[in-house]
Amino acid sequence: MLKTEFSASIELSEREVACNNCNVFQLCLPIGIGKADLKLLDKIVKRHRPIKRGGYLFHSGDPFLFIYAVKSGSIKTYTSIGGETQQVIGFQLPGEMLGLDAIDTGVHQCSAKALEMSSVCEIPFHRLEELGDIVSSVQYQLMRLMSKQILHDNMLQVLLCKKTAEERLAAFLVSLSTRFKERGFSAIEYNMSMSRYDIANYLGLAVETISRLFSRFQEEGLITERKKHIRLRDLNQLQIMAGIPATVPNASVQSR
Amino acid sequence: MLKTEFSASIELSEREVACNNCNVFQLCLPIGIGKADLKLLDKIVKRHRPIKRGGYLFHSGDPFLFIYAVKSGSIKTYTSIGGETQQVIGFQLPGEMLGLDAIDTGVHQCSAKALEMSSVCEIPFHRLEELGDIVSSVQYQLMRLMSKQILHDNMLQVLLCKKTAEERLAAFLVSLSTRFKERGFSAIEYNMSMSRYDIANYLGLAVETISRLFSRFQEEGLITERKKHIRLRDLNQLQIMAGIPATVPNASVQSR
DNA sequence: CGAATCCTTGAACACCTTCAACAGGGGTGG
DNA sequence: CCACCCCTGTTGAAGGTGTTCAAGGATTCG
Repeated sequence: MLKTEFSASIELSEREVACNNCNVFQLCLPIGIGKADLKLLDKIVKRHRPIKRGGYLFHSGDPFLFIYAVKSGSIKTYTSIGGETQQVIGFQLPGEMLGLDAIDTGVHQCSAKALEMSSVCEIPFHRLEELGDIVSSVQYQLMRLMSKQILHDNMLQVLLCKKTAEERLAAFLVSLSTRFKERGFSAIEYNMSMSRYDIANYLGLAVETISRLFSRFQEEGLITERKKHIRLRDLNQLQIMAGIPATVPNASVQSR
Repeated sequence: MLKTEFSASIELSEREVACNNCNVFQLCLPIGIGKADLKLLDKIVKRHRPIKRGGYLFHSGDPFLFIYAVKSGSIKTYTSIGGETQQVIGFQLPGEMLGLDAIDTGVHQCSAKALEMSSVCEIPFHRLEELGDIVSSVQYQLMRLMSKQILHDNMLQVLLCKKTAEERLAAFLVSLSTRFKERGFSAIEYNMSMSRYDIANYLGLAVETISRLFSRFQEEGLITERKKHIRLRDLNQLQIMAGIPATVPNASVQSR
């Protein structure tokens, strides 16, 4: 059994691929970690077998053992509140992490469910300490990811406090667009694996409202949709509706 | 004109106190750090001089250099969106940290303003690396704090998505109660340093709605209020209104 | 092929917002 | 020290955005 240093065997053993050959490498945990150290990290990262649509990664209440990174597909996380109703906390695309909210309590506070066939890496949180010298840089990277998460949550707070239904949906579509683009996919055309119910729930609206908005966006020529495939015909207009300052020269925003 | 800088009637000792003598020690960064290591941490932590009501800790756009911990008083953080309007992101009480959302970008994304005379510790983020052996445990502690923050944000998301105005205000009052209790203060009686405007903004409601609710809560005997001092006359009822499962037997939080 | 779930559209309603007017209070300047 | 004024807070009435209720159509999956 040879540890592949090539990117050749992508197709056959997708779930065996090492971090440095992973196609979301530059978005995931190992950024900024040296090659030698990466091999150590590789050793403790476990490649989960693909999860079917509807399958669970973990449930609310489960003990917190792993941090998860999405390799392909998409996941939704949600909490159950008061028995029946649930609240969708977020949607995770390839290169995004799950479970960070459980570090403090040691117990998962959300459930994570696959929206489509997905593959996921499992990183045993407490074995990160075994990494010795690199523990510090991995932890630093983790902190950056968590910081990004907090920032995202703050923007969501603005969205839920200040924006109308129309603005929320526009912002949601643009957010997906941006994230897909970062992952090397098209920014104006993608598959939406989440249902109207999930979107409505996530955005704090009723399903009917979301449905009406999709219809209206389509009438207005902003989008075209067939089945789960969506095309943003006027991304610029959607960005404006979402309240995103047009083509921001993001100049000084950078960390080092 | 010299009168304006007249602020130094605070006991000097208060802002010189070391971490292990701080009265929010058990809520702050140094938990779980050994005594010897604590001295190292103490060395790099700078005790900020007290900030007057309305004073700023940092502004949105400032470079990220420090993490801040509130020692006394209270701070609000907010982002400015589209020029005029702002969004209150949160209120920080003693023992709570600020600036964690800037780790990723290296630039503060919020402004932090004192709601009353407050004192604050300044922790130079990049000098945490100097801590050598303990860097790992400090970083772990930081991750726990950030994890807690993320969890809090998720609960806020539920609040903003699912709760009515009444439930939101009840939850807000109960949240303050809980946090004051954790800090050794009364759970049913405290000073609210934030204005109705800030509360409304934070909860995604109009000021008028908040004002009406306060009046109604008072009519119904749930609270009594005089100036900024509030007394929760029926904490239990408020908790129920907030949707908090009464007297939580937190033992076995099972999944389903 | 049938059942369950998801999605759509219409109409009535509710909660909260907006607009408006006024009361109180704390800080500043005369 | 008092008057003034801005800011905060209160209360009422009208109005709007999104919800709820209802019913029917579309899609998926065993």
